[in-house]
Amino acid sequence: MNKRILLVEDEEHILDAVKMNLELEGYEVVVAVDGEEAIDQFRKGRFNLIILDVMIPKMDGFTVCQTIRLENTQIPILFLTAKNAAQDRIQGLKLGGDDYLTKPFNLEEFLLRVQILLRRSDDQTSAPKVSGVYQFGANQVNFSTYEIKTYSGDTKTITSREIKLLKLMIDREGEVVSRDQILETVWGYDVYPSTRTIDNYILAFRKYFEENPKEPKYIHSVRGVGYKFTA
Amino acid sequence: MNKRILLVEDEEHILDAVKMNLELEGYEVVVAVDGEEAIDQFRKGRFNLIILDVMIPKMDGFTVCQTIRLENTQIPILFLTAKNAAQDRIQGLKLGGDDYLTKPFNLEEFLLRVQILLRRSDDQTSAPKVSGVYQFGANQVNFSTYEIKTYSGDTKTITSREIKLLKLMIDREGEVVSRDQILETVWGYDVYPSTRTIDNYILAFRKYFEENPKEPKYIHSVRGVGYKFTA
DNA sequence: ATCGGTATTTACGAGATTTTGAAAGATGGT
DNA sequence: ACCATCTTTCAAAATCTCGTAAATACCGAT
Repeated sequence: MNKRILLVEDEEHILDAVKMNLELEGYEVVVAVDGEEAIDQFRKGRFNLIILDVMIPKMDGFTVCQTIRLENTQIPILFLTAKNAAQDRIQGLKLGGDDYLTKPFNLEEFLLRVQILLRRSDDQTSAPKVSGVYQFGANQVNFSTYEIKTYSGDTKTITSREIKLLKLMIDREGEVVSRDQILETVWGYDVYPSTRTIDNYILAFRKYFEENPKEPKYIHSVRGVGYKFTA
Repeated sequence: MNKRILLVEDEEHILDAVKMNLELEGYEVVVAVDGEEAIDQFRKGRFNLIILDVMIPKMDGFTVCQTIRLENTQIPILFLTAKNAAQDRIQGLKLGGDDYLTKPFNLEEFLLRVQILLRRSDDQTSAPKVSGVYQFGANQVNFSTYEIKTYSGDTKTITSREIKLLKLMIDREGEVVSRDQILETVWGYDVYPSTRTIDNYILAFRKYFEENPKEPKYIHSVRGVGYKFTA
């Protein structure tokens, strides 16, 4: 089920750009160009996030926010504004906004903040079971139950250390993670097992997930540096 | 029940000021002055929010964040930093941060953002799914009378602590509930009974509900983490 | 103070996980 | 082709965690 976003913005070129980028991320976007339309749309559709420009015609963003909050205290609201005055930011947050960005904003940061705000509605709506499952190829990892399903169809519970390392690698998909980083992140600053230990885990992962462990498709070694996961 | 905040900051005067202000707002504040201490405290105490300076000794804030995220994806993390570089902000958000503030920050805005991040932990706690009578297999639990009916047909009244734990596990059906979570929810964050204590409750449950306690069908152990209930 | 029940801790063996060392296999540079 | 270095593999050893039952602590009611 797609995330639905209500985007309220009157400047056309910004509207288009933002809409397009959100849609590229796979969100469903409904737009409104002034405060009154925003309220209408809010009442009509059910949204997971509202992105609200402060300076819009007919009814300013703060008022829109306040109105919405009378009817719904849950839905996250992200403010956009041209000004960078602290007083403005505070005003927005006080009236029930959840986050704030100043135009012109960095696109990547914007999308990240959207994603973060949407995480919340994840937690509420979908069962926790679904939220922690990751798939690649014919393999599957369930981070909340610690179960994996291998390409051969077996189901197996793996240990917490395995889960942690796997998560780190998958989080950093496509990047090389150095052994030192792995040790620091998965084992901690005060524990220094030999690097053999890591190898053993990699070995195990390859047995679980690779049809041909000698020619890994997912878990690659990068000589002299560390390991890299690719889906 | 007070909100607990872990504050990680090495500059003493900022630390003092922030700590005081948070306490004035009624939060319980635990401080750490470097990355290693932060991880230690995170593991020890149970927190509703982590405020994390990026530039701290021994292990930078980003690494701390990543380490924490491997163990807990729920808890909100607010980054503080001196720099205002977008790249830094993005880095923080990518690694699992929830919000970002640049020093020097406006106190009021800071407190508001803290409040917003804490709203989330409110929502979670208040979601009791199971009430009344719950059945699984040939077993039955009556949460209002504290009576259980076992597979063998016996009826038994169990204690309030048992009911609480049972409810937690059943509410989280299919998920692994960590020992820490169990302690926090069933015992409270300021009580630290030994971890054997939990085992004994599990032991009792298995005797009640499992035909063959050695090979549990409902109450599974997940080594190194906790327990999982499946119907 | 004693009793009855509940809650927690202790102690330890069995079993699972993690670490290590050593040897074999790869790799890349010269 | 050779060397030095890094990676893979394996199985033994070290370590850690859990399950269990019995012992102890706690608490309210008599």
